[in-house]
Amino acid sequence: MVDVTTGRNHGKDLRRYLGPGVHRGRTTDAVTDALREAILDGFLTPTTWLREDEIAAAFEVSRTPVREAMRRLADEGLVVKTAHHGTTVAPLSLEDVLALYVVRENLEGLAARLAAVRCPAGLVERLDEIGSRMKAAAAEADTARLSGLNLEWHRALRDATGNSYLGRFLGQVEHAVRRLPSSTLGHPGRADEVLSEHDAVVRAIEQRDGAAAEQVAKAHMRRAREIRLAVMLGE
Amino acid sequence: MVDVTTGRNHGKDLRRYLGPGVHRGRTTDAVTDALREAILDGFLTPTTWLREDEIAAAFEVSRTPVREAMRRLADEGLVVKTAHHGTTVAPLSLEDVLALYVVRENLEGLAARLAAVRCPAGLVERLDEIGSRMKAAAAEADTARLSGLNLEWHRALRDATGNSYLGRFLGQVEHAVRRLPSSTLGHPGRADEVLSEHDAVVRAIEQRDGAAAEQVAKAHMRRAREIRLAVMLGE
DNA sequence: CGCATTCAGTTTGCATTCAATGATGGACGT
DNA sequence: ACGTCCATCATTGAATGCAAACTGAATGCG
Repeated sequence: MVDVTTGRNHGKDLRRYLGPGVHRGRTTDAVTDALREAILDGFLTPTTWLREDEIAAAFEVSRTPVREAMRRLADEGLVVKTAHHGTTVAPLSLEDVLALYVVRENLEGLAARLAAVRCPAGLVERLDEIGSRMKAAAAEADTARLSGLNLEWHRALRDATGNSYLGRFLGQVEHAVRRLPSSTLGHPGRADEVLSEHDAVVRAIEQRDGAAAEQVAKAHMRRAREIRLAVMLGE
Repeated sequence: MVDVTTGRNHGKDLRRYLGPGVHRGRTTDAVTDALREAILDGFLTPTTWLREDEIAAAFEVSRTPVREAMRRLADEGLVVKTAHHGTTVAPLSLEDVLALYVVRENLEGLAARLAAVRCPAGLVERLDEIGSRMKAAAAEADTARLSGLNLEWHRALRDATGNSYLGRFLGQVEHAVRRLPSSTLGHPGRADEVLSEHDAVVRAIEQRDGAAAEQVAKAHMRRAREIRLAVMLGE
């Protein structure tokens, strides 16, 4: 996908990250999302130089929206800009991963607590519904689908908090986590664990027990971090 | 400062937010910081329309850096863009303030805990030093200086966590809090309270007691929220 | 008289052009 | 042979130009 020798990315392949149609008045947003997806997918790696005119050519747009997109991604911490030379995907060190999970544990715990306290109508049903679809995906060992549903579950939870700041921060955390290579859900036995941990969170929410929801959600994240480290350190 | 009748801002006054010199290769950053300061200062209010060419004229730059700056501020949540019509400063509702303090309580608590656990050399001394300067400012009832030192204290604390994600999120929280009208430090008796609450946090850090540091930091934020609400609701 | 419609004006969105700067590779001196 | 200096180039930074889209008001119709 990426020619490491020259550090150049292949335009044709990159193009598919951008939707096929036109992007009336939303070119910059479309380019931002496309680049972000390419990075989160691992298509663009920290070894790749992202040259503005190359990407503009690949997406068949001008440099302006590409420029703005890269600045936004730089603000998000996904890429690093070097003046007058180029932009690369930001590397993610082991320290960064640890720091990320520490923050994530706290924020997800807070989200679970707030969701339990508010417990908006339909929330428990929605989480359970996603959970049953995850169970089906787990039964088929469809890790990709499972991973997508897992994202959906966590998004549903944070949307239920009704706290826009928390939602924004957890969104940024999600972006960072998705950059990590290969989901932890492929780890043997992890899928079932996740299902039961999610269920514990939902049951606590159902009983409006904020403190319990926070505790089990935090435990869920601590366990996720353990698996993540095991995967990253070669198990 | 702002002509509410026309919704237009006075260029000359806005200009001073941008440093006087040249901004070689950093025009966009300079404009972003200038606009952010103008918003945090309350110079640009939610009733003001931010027109790209007006601001560009006021800063004597082209529309391009202004455009990029506004997009960044929109990502930060400070302004709201309406396609093909304009940009306004985002309003901050009472709900937003409550949501903000909920998240802030958690993040500041986490920061205090991490700082206590790591307790890098010189941290306690630095916090105490800022604290004594705050005491001096409080004695002179210099609320503006006190407020600046308060920011410095909280920044020192979060830098000491060594957690880049936490630092980024607390930075965004700080921006949001600074948008609130008039510091709570002007509230009668609040300055002394803040001093003793800060001191309690530092003493817990000094003893490397993470749990205690977290608790007192969270209590500090809960109290800050109370005062904030009292001020906002007309006391 | 009220409502839909259209048309001009304003403002942003993207493309293109121009300028500045850091990097790269070669020549030269030692 | 190696290090330094300088010219050239590649790349980003900022300015300008042009087209699309949203607003608001004026106008025609029911």
